[in-house]
Formats: sequence, structure tokens, C-alpha cells
Amino acid sequence: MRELLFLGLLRHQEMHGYQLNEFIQQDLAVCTDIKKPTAYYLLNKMADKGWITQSSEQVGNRPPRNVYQITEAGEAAFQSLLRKSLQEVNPAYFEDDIPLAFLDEIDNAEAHQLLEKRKETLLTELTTMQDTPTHGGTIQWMLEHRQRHLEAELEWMDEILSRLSTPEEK
Amino acid sequence: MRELLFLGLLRHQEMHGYQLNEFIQQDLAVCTDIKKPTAYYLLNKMADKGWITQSSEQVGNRPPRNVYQITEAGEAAFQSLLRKSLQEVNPAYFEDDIPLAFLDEIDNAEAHQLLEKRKETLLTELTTMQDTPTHGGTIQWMLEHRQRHLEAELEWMDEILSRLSTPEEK
DNA sequence: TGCTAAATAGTCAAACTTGACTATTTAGCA
DNA sequence: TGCTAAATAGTCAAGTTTGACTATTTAGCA
Repeated sequence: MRELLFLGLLRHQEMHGYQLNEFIQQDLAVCTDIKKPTAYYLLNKMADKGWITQSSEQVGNRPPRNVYQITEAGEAAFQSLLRKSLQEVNPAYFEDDIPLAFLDEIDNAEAHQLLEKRKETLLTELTTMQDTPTHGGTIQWMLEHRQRHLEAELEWMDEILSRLSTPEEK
Repeated sequence: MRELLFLGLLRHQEMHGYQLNEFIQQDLAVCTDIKKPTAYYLLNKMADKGWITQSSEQVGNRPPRNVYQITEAGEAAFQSLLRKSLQEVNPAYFEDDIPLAFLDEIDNAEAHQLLEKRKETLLTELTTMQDTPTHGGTIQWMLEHRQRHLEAELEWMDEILSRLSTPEEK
């Protein structure tokens, strides 16, 4: 999936490593969280597979940097991966649910307090997102998706909190 | 977070490796996806930290197996991890959004077809979940959360599909 | 001009994860 | 009883990910 992302970006325009990393951290933070060394690792792997080529480029008297460019094989891989991934579902795992399973080990007041904190974080995130200017293009879809998800999470938090207040029948 | 899970389970009752793995794969598949070797790796790490103890147990003439038991240090870690994780938010990443960014590379009819397939998978999952008998206890909360999430995803798919049909204004 | 902070461009060792494999025991049934 | 399939209980090497580190260039300003 990350390979599809790289191919898609390089397809649009060739880039060097740092540039790719910037873009992923700044604009794609909502959908993935690829760290720098992982990105270089993946780029190397794709180069080995022949999907992209690396070439050294020198600008001014800056140290040379690697520029990555998609190949024909890479374009074919892109087309295939795109179709494959569009029809698939990768379930998202909600690790935040794990601690909920042990909620009965904590007294009600404290649990409330802790979860209120969690809720506040979610709320802040949502507000920040709503205040962020519209990003336009396809990235907008990702942001909108994330926003919907955050709204659903907040409702879920409220439901949990109210169940905590009103202990359910046994 | 996975360590919290293990501690919470072992706290309830000591278990051997296989048993833990069974439980995680069968009952906790909705919230995590720890593979067998990862589980053993984590158990070893926790033993090194002194959170749990390993002891060999023989039943009948089966080969001996490792039984894991939580220690006092483990109990302390559990209490601390539980509080920490209850108030935190770990954002879920929606990798499925990545291919959506390249939807304009595919013609509308094919895109529709591919995404319908994705939607169908989601729908099947939701139906299966609704047909599954109530699991009771705290695990029920995870299932309910996942169900809500799936419903939100289906709405999102419908939104995307309708936008594809009615290309937006530029 | 000299100095520091930030941006640029990566690398490396260590930690983590997993597919594939091993090996024994028990259950089912021909 | 003998044979096979499934359950039990892990291990290992190979692949993946990351925190921390290196090293140079440019920008800002005292």
C-alpha cells in the first residue's frame, strides 16, 4: 500500500528522498505514518524490483542527492496495485479499545476523569481539523473521512461515558 | 498496549502461550492482530522486565509447556499502563484512503465496479457481525465499537460512490 | 563577519514482526 | 490396530520499522 503511494507520487513527478518524506509527513499524516528510514528502505526495495530508478543529482554545491523516477515496470505495478487495493478492505484495528476491557479495575470517578481527557484530545483534533483551510483535490477526501471518523469516535466516547455513569443491568 | 493486554489477561488467570494465542486470535481479532511469534517475543520481553514469570508445566505425558504468571512488578505496570492508555488517543490510520487519491487514473465505470466490491466486503462483515451472538462482558464493547465503525464506513463508501457518479464542480 | 539555529539528506544498529517450519500428541475411523 | 488429520506448542531466519545519530548547507542576526 505504501508502495502504491510512492509509485503514485513519483508517477506525478520525480522526487528525491527528502521531498517525498516532507510530503508524507506534512500532507499525508492523516492516512499513514511512514518514518524516514522506512521510506528509504522502501525506495531501495522498489529500486531492486526495478519499479523505480535512483540517480544522483547535484544542485549548486549542495551534496548530491538521490532522485527517484518511476520506470515502465513501476507504472505497470502501479496500475495493478491500484486496482487490487481499491477493491480490498484492510480493517483498521482500534487499539484504544484494549484498555476499555479492563475498566472495571478502576473506580468509576477515576475512569470518568481519564476518559474525559481522552475525549478532550479527540475534540481538539476535530476542531483543529475543522479550522484547517480546505486542502482541495483528492487529499480533501482523506481529511473528510478522518473527520467523519472523529465524529463517530466522539459519539462512541459519550456512549461509553454515559454507560459508566449508569451501570448497566447485570 | 499489547503488553497491557497480556498483563490484563494473565492477571485474571495464568496461562500458557498457546492458550493466550488462541484467545487473542479468536476473541480479540476485532481489536488487534498479534501473530504467534510476536506473542512469544512479547512474553519473553515481559519476563526479562520482571513483569511475568515463566515456568514449565507438564500435563499428562504431553511435552512440557511454558506457563506465564504475572508478578507484583507486572501488576504495578498494569495499573500504570491502564491509566496511561485510557486517557490517550492512538489515531487509527486509514490506509484504504491511499488508493482513493489516485481514482482519477481509472475510468469511472471501472472505479465504480471496484469500489462496489469493496463495499460488499464491508457489508458482509457487518452482517456477519450482526448475526454473531452477543458475546457479553467487556468484549461486547469492542464488537459494538467495530460495528459502529463499519456502519460509518459504509456511509462513507456510499458518499464516495455518489460523488463518482456525479462528478463534482471544478 | 562570526556564530547559532534550522533545513537538508540521509545512515545505522537495534528492536520488532512474521511466514514457514519442526515436532509431538490426540482423535477419528476403516 | 494402523493410519491420517487436526490440535498443541513452540522456534527460526528473514524481512520490516524506528530512534538516534552524522554531516553539510543556508539563513538570520548581533
